[in-house]
Amino acid sequence: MIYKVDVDCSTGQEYKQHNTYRGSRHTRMDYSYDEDLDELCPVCGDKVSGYHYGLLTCESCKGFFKRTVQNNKRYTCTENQSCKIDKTQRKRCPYCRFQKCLNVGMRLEAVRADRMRGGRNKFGPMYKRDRALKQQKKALIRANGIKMETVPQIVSQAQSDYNIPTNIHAIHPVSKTVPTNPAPMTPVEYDRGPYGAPPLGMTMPNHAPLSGYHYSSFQSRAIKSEYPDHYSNVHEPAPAGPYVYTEPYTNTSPPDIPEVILKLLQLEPDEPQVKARILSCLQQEQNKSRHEKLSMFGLMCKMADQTLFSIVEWARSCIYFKELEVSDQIFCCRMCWSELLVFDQSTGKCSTQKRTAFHW
DNA sequence: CTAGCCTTGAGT
DNA sequence: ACTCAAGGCTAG
Ligand SMILES: [Zn+2]
Ligand SMILES: [Zn+2]
Repeated sequence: MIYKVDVDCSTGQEYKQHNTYRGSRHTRMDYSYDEDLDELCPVCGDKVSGYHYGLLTCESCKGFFKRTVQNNKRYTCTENQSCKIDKTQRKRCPYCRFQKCLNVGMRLEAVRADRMRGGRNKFGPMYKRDRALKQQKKALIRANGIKMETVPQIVSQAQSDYNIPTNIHAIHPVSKTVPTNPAPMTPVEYDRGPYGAPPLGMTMPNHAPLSGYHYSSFQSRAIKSEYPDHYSNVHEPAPAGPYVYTEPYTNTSPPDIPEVILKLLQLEPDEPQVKARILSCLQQEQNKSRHEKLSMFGLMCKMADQTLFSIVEWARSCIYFKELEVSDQIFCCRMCWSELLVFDQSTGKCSTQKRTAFHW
């Protein structure tokens, strides 16, 4: 059997490890994604050991999440359900810890009901894209010479303002004018049919899904649930029709998704293609001017232009987000796994926010 | 219960 | 054959 010698940095002690183990940060060997391991667990801040149930987390939170879901554990918080969770305190309140797990985007569906071991699940491609997105982001930041504090801080940077003056990305000089679009749209779309809850979809405004373990039924059209959702119940007075599983990337998508995006979803074109398509669409939207009511897509275009994210990156993101939502003054969409990109129509500012509730 | 270490196994 | 995320095991 093959072992490799590893060294504990703090003690200097040498010890052997099976060559496939990488739960510890000391063992970066045999793990192709070195960058992953530089990140911190979004739940407790400990070192990440890989993707677990949807995102990069530490080994202990992985285990905690697994135990909780597998055994359908219910915890209660003796405080205000807002306990700080960090490496040293994570044991103190499992309720808040689990809550945080959900909040940052850990997926119940990734815990297998049948307990089958090994293999690969449907999340694989998602992890891959997440890595790509992170790389892009990093590259973009580097290219623009933007210093966003330290990278790991992004998540904890609640409300950091990305109210950028201008040309962060030379893609397009656009009207800084904020679309004074009234039309408060009701989030009706989310209650309809099979598309009620898009995978990696838009988050709802703060008043949406409540707290607690509520986990609105999430029969993703992209990823089959691997676990019956014990955590869902409440409402759901049965959607209009019976749920029909539709393949994620088909043309039967809901009408609200811009055509460009649909095409992107189908084709996964290469970078220049994406760029060209998005650019033309952006220009179209921008030529529409103030009179016409801006479409959701138009809004996103304007918004994208005011953020750090390039149009291309934004388009890629849309593929994740799938759907957008406008509610009252606030326009938000889910960025990466735990950030919200918020667009406030009244002030015209974009900012990132940490997600505050589990929204699906 | 926790969390570190270990085994699995579909996808590549 | 290899990868790596999922489940299992078990001291403490
Ligand atoms: Zn953690
Ligand atoms: Zn608590």
